[in-house]
Amino acid sequence: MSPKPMVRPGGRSARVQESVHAAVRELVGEVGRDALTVPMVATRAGVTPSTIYRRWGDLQELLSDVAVERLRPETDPADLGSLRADLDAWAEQFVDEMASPPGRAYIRDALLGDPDGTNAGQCSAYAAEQIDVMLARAVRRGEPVPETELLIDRVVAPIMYRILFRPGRLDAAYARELVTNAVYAQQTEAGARPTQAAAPRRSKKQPDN
Amino acid sequence: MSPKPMVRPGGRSARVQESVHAAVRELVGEVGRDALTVPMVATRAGVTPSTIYRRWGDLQELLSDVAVERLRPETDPADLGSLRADLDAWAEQFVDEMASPPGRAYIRDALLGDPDGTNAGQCSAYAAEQIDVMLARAVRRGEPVPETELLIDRVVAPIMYRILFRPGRLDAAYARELVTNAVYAQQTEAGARPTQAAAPRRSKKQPDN
DNA sequence: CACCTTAATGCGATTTTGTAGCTTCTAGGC
DNA sequence: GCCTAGAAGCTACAAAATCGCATTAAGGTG
Repeated sequence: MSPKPMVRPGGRSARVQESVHAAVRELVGEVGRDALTVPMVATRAGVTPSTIYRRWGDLQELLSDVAVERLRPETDPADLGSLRADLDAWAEQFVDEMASPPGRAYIRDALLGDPDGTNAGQCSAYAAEQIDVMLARAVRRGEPVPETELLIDRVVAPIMYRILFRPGRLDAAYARELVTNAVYAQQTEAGARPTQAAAPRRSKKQPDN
Repeated sequence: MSPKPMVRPGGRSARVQESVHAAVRELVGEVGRDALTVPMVATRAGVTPSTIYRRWGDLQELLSDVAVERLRPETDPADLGSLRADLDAWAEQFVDEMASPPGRAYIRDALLGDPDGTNAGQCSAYAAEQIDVMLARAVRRGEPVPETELLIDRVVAPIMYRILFRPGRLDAAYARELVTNAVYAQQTEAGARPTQAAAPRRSKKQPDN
């Protein structure tokens, strides 16, 4: 089977895409996101507006693409010697980047022009990957580790919720608090989570009491 | 100082607003949200397009207004005799409504055309109000109660995060699990939350490797 | 209650944006 | 080196958004 013919990621298409993305980044900086128009981007990128309309549909989907690209983490989280330290530092940086005005704008854009949720899913996947890296390291060190899902629910979700629904009320101290509670929970709730249909699974450690 | 002359909420303005909102609701049902246009809404509402452009700016902001109106809870959460039961039932209904296709659409619309976050803040306030009603009842019963903030972080935020970033992965059982863990946390972490500046945070990220 | 003031709407002209049909170009396969 | 088909260019057209000015009617004032 030929793995490529479905789409053409190389050659001219790739150049156009890169050119358009670059034009968006430049113009957002120059005239601001609100003043942006498709014809404007097309001119700067050296393509015709039709091309952009055909490939992206509208300005929102284009901005969504660009936003997701900028939300991709550039490096793995730092290794500070313990899970707790890694998570603290990562969460703090996460808040710094995501809660900043440009960060909020990118998140909104990513969600905005995304009919099928692909881009939003990608954002979530980025965070999960970063967390997995830290958890894998902790496992290698022999530390007990919570599940990725728990950290997403307890750390990532509250941060994103505040960014999207409650401007303000968000700082590094809050991020550390979330990490503290999540790690603490992992130590005490280990067997308490299932809940579900009253399944009395006493397999792992019973939190007793 | 005259407290009203800033804006004119009564009379014709009010009629126009209601008429336009009604037109949006009708047309969304008839032709679908994607086919909606400002001129179309204007015609149905019996106003000129200019009026809509002037008052709402664009279709997104109008849809955002309508969406927030529909996301407003219509009744107080049911009183089932205990905080746990109230929260369970409420969270389940919350997931049902918010995770349904129309619910997701309203949430997206509400966030979408909302430059200053006013509408998003309103959505968050609705949830907080509902929770406060249940907590007040529990206090009256003499039950120990968690803080509103804890429930928002532990129950509302994870649900909304999944709706927005991870289509699928969301059902009533998950909602109950969140409530269980939140209530459980409230019983065990009572004094464990502060945390704050206790951590000996070494200077930020170590470049490592 | 008649009279102002002015926010808000209506209306039409103009500009800008979005779409459609067709032609031209070129990446990828033979 | 040729073919094929996906992607971009180009033009004309349709639809939308914007702007200036006239008109209406809230809400306050005497």
